[in-house]
Amino acid sequence: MHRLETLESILERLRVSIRKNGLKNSKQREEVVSVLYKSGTHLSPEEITQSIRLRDKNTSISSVYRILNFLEKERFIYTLETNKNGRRYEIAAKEHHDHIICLHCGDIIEFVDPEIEERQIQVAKKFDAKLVSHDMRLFVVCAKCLLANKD
Amino acid sequence: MHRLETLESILERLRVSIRKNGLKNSKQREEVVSVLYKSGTHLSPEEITQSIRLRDKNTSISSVYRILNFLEKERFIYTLETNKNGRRYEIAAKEHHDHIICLHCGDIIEFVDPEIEERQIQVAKKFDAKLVSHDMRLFVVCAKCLLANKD
DNA sequence: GTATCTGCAAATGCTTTGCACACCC
DNA sequence: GGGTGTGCAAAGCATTTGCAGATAC
Repeated sequence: MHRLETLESILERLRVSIRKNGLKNSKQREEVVSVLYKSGTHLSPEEITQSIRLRDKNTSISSVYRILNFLEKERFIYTLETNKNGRRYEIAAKEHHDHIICLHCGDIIEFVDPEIEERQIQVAKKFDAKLVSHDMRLFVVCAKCLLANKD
Repeated sequence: MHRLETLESILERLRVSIRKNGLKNSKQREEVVSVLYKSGTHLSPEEITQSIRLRDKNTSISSVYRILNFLEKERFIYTLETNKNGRRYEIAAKEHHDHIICLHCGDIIEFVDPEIEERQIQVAKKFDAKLVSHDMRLFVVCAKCLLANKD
């Protein structure tokens, strides 16, 4: 999936954002961003923690949760609420997209439909509301599962 | 909000559905449906339990959870995952709609956009997937909150 | 009568928080 | 050096589950 920005550029913005909030940097914060950037997919807090632990044994899931909350607030990452089993996170430096989730195998496909994007803006306008963000998930049985379950 | 069906008709379908699954009816199951139907809005398991308790002191939230899972599986109700604080449920016997959620006051507005509905079908088709359902939430600052916070 | 449903309490699973030590500026 | 971050363990909260008694068919 196409990235809008290099990892180094994101980390630079992260450092600025941390300073601006009167906070201090840490290896773990950069690691979380780095893991999400490199994976390019939707990871759970557990998976992120495991991934960081490959290099740094002493990484706690509680810090990962704290960092994820900070990164989301600062819009470095997006939250995806899957159907069950909690949230997943992905790097924000991807082009905007929505998700198709297979109810059968759990696979996640990304897509964008410009027409839908435009209509969403119109809908918000109709209610005199300011559109901040949206979340659209299509629940499907994917092509692979349809083929595998022809009975 | 316009109902597609009377409460009595839904309860009749519920009884059929229970029989078809080899299960037994219960006062609580009908109560949950009834509360959701009459409220017409999106209630939390806690709120549903409280509402039933007004008439029947001995109603447990665990039964409400069990009943909600059954009702959702049988498509008598829909689940709405709010941003925080768990899920909310609404009766399915309303015309299909999506949700606008105000990030400021939490208000929920319902809407349908036929063009978006159509595009969703096309998107699923493009990926050779069978569209089962969808969930779209527009996160906004609503008109009321925009007015109240002009600063 | 017997299988299912309920209420209660305990368990679960994801997420948050309190605390003491570590680390950044 | 002082404040913020981290790891750990414990707490929180929504949801699920095990069990014994209640209820529907």
